Amino acid sequence: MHELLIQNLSKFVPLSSLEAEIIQSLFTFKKYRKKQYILQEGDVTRYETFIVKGVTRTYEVDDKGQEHILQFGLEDWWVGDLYSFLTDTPTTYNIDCLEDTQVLHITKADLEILYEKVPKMERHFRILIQNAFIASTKRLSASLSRSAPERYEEFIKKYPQIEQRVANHQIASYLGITPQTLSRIRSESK
Amino acid sequence: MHELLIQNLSKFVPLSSLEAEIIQSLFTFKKYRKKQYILQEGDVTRYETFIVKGVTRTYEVDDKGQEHILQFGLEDWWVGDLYSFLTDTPTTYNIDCLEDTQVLHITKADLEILYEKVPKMERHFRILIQNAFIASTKRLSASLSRSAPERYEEFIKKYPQIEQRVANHQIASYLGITPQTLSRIRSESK
DNA sequence: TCAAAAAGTTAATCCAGGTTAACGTTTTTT
DNA sequence: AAAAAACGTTAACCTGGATTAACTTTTTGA
Repeated sequence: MHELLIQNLSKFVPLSSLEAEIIQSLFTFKKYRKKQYILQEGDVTRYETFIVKGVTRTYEVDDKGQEHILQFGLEDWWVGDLYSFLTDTPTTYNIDCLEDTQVLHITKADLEILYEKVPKMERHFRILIQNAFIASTKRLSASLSRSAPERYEEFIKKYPQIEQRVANHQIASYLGITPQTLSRIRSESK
Repeated sequence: MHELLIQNLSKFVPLSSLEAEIIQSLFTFKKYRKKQYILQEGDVTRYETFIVKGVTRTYEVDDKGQEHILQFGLEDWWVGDLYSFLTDTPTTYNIDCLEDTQVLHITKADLEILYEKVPKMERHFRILIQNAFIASTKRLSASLSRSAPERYEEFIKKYPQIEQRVANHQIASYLGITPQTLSRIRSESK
C-alpha cells in the first residue's frame, strides 16, 4: 500500500531500497469514510497527508457561512494546511472526504527525521511546493482576469478526472460561483 | 551591497563566512531605472531576482488588454516567474520597476551550483517558496470570499509599506478592481 | 423500500462593481 | 516653464453573476 507513495517520492529524486524502508517506517496508514473529516477548522494540523485512494476537498467557511473550496485532493496528491502544520497554529480550513478515502500521514517530527535521514527529500518537497505555488499563482491570475465561463472551461480541461468524480455544486464552489450560475454556463455551452 | 542578500539567505539557516563568499560569487548586481523592464512577456526567465532597493510590479495582460498585478516587489523580496525559470519556457508575465531599483540576479545554473556547494540553501529556498505558497493560498481564499472593500482593508493592514510607495491604480489592479471602484471605497471608508 | 435530504435546473429580480465620460491635479518630459 | 501625460475623483448608467424561489431528479439512510 506504500507503493504509490514511494513512486510519488521518487518522482524528482531516485530512492534506494534502504531509503524506501526509512520512508515506509515514518508514515501511518489511515482510512476515512465518505463525509468524514480529516481536518477541521480550529484543529492544529499534525500531519501532512498523502492520498492513496479517494477524493477530498479543502474548504473554508466565510463570515456569511458560505463554503469556498480551495483544493480538491485525488490519488497521488498531497493535502493539508501547510501554514497550520508548520506554525502549530489552528487551521481555518476543513478537509473532508467526498468518497471513502485511504491516506498516509506523516507528522512534523517525522518529516524532520525524514529530511535528516534522507536529505534528498528536502529537494523533493521543495519541488513539490514549488509546483503547488506555481499552480496557485496561475489560479489567482485566472481569478483576476477570466470570466466565470472561461474559468469553468479551463477547469474542465485541466482536471477532467475531478469533473467526473465530484458534484457540480462543489465545482461551482471551487470556481467561486453559485451552482445556479454553473448550471447556466453548462446549458449555454452545450 | 550583498549584505542584505546574505542577511536574507541566513534567515532560516545559519551561514559561515566561507558560504557567504560562495554566495556572493554567484550573484550579479544590476541597476534598473524607473519604468524599465526586468522581464517581459515572451522572455524566458534566466534568473531569479533579489531586490536590494526599489519597487517592482509583476503583472499579466489579459485578452482584453487589461493589466493585472500579481505581485509587488520591495527590498529584501524575491521576484521572477518560477515556472518560466524552472521549465525554460517563455513567461506570460511582465516585471517592471515603479522606482529606480537595484537587484541581484542568479541564473539557474548558478542556483544549482549554490545548492550543491551549500546544501542548506535547498532548505532555505524550500521555506521561502513554502511561505510564498501560503501567501498565495491566502490571497486566493480572500479573492473567493471577501468583497472589494474587505480585500482593500486587508491589503492596507498587511502591506502598509506598499500602500505608501505605489500609486492607487496599481493597488486597484492588484486587488482586481478598477481605479474608480477603489476611489469610491476609499472615500466611503473615510 | 420509501421518505427525506441533497443535487440540479430554470426563471425573475437585484446589486456590487464595471464602464464611460468629464474634469481638476500632479508628475513627467522637453 | 510650458505642454503633455499620468493620476485621482465623481457621477450616470450598465451588466455579470448573486439571490430567491419553485420545481424535478437523484441519492441517502432508517
